[in-house]
Amino acid sequence: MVRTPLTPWERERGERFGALLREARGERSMVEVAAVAGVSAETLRKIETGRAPTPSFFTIAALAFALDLSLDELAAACVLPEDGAALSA
Amino acid sequence: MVRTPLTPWERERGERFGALLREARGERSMVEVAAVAGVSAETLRKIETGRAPTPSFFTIAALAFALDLSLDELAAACVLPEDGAALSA
DNA sequence: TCTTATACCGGTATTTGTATCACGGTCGAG
DNA sequence: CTCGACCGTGATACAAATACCGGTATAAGA
Repeated sequence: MVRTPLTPWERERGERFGALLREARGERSMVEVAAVAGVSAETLRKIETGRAPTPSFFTIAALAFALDLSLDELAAACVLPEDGAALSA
Repeated sequence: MVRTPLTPWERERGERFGALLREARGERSMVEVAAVAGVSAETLRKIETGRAPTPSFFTIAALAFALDLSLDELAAACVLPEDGAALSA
């Protein structure tokens, strides 16, 4: 294997990540936010549902901008669970 | 075409992005930083050289963590140039 | 009822990210 | 000079991200 087929943990992280985005979207429609972010609605849906667990940085940056989210907080919210325990001292 | 082959602008943005990372890396070696971030050195190199203009969010998050960078600042530094003028009010 | 809008889902096509392999360059030691 | 170690690089292989298409379900309104 050459690419590390995405561990289950990464997929779970993707789901949590998507949930955060969905929460932040609130009332607004997918099409609305996707258009503002400059991505397709399908892509946004896949990210929100966790079917695209590791989206590109700039895609997320655009979405975060469209949703008025902090990338740092977003990342922290997904890394906190158990990764921090392993990495940090 | 279904995937939008990355516009020249996106590639330039990738180069700027990579340059920022390389600058932030400073004295440290690629292998060092890559190991801390949990990615392969080759991947880091591609990102720094701009050959991977749109890396995954979590890869960047890990690198930013390894380099003590702010994701928000990182994103802002790459979006500022001319994109901000078009998007922001 | 019918239409419209939104969200979800499956499949498909293309491009890209990431990792491994193998090579060349540099530096210090022997 | 040869060896080993480290760094950076190019080529290659595979998995995934993004986008488009069609179809389905639900809810609101005419």
